[in-house]
Amino acid sequence: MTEFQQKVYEVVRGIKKGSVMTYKEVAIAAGHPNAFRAVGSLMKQNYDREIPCHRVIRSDDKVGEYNRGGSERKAEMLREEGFRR
DNA sequence: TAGTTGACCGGAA
DNA sequence: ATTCCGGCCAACT
Repeated sequence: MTEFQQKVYEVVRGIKKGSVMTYKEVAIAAGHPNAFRAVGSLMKQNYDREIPCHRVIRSDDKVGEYNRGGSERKAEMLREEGFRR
């Protein structure tokens, strides 16, 4: 468990309902401004419900992918929480 | 140990 | 505006 990893989890875990962060923002918050790719890698490896990985989206305002085999479900969850588009 | 891949980003065509 | 290309980090083979 690297500090980068635990930091990322901590940040994602702290995302409030109705709020969303981009992978880059999370990477920056974790202290690795250019490790936004690694963030996604960790998310896909992590299946813990304590970590709302569905609150993390791309900088292009695109929802991105999601585990459990359903990027659409992720978009649906976000929409239901109040995130538009 | 080295090479390839991916839930990405930003700039260029 | 959309599509292509290179670059970066961690994990996997």
